[in-house]
Amino acid sequence: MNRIDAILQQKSVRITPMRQLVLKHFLQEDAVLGLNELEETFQKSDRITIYRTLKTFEEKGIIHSIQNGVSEVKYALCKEHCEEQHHIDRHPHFHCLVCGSIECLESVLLPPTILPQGYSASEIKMNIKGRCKKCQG
Amino acid sequence: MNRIDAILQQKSVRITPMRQLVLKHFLQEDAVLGLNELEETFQKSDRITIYRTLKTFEEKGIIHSIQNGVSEVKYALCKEHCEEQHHIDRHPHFHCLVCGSIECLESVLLPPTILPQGYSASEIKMNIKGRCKKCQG
DNA sequence: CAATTCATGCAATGGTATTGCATTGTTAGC
DNA sequence: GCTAACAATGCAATACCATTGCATGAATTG
Ligand SMILES: [Mn+2]
Ligand SMILES: [Mn+2]
Ligand SMILES: [Zn+2]
Ligand SMILES: [Zn+2]
Repeated sequence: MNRIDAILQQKSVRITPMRQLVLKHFLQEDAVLGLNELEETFQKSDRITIYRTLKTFEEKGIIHSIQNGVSEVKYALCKEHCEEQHHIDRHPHFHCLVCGSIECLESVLLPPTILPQGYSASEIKMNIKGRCKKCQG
Repeated sequence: MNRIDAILQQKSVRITPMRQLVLKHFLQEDAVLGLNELEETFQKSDRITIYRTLKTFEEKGIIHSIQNGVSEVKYALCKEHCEEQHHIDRHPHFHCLVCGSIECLESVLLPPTILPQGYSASEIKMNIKGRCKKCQG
């Protein structure tokens, strides 16, 4: 069994052509992708099916969502060991205001945050806007 | 001059009935509010005018936006000294998954984040989901 | 007061997110 | 293998939310 199918199976996601296609693309590109880009890439495929594939992948812990607050929701592969309904993505997301690129800062660990008494967190997301490495100077 | 007008003037926002109304409401409620809620509150007012009031307030450093990724964009008063085009809100936002409330955790300071070499940040936002104080137990 | 700039109201549009439903494909019990 | 149950897909429709255009009215400035 190839890597694509292995991941799908391990995450309890039924193996279908569409899902193989999308997961393969994420693995190959290792990029942050949104519905529109994927629709462009897979022109023959139905937009809604891609949409539901993304939702399923997110739900099952294969990808995680990134909201930049400007355009549509983006997604990237979970590198850590995420499970169904339980993501443990402890890295911030960077949105370059110059070139528009969005990336996972995998190397940066989210610093521990002390919540006020009585609060408990199940998800913490950090979004950073600024200039990326390529757009500096 | 009253407090409302003083703030508007200090932030270089022309004083109008709509703006007085919205700012007064934010000050009174001290809450996180979205366009829909404000439209409900000011039923006689035009939705678009409220919309543009929020955009203006944000631009001028009177309120800051909060994206929970679920519903519409919410807004809250800037407590720190924000200026036009330059917000310095260094606190996370909490979204309770039980009661749905959204609040500014003013007491929590955003921990310093070390970016990878070559990156520079102009805005950092942290969004936390979980159970709020009221919904614990 | 005249010229200009700004705010408002209403209509229209753009874009993204989400659902309904009929059809097709897949799985699992018999 | 056959059939019932279940899941995925494709297409259409809808629901929201965000944003813009334009005509009108109000305020400001010199
Ligand atoms: Mn990421
Ligand atoms: Mn806040
Ligand atoms: Zn860049
Ligand atoms: Zn709560």
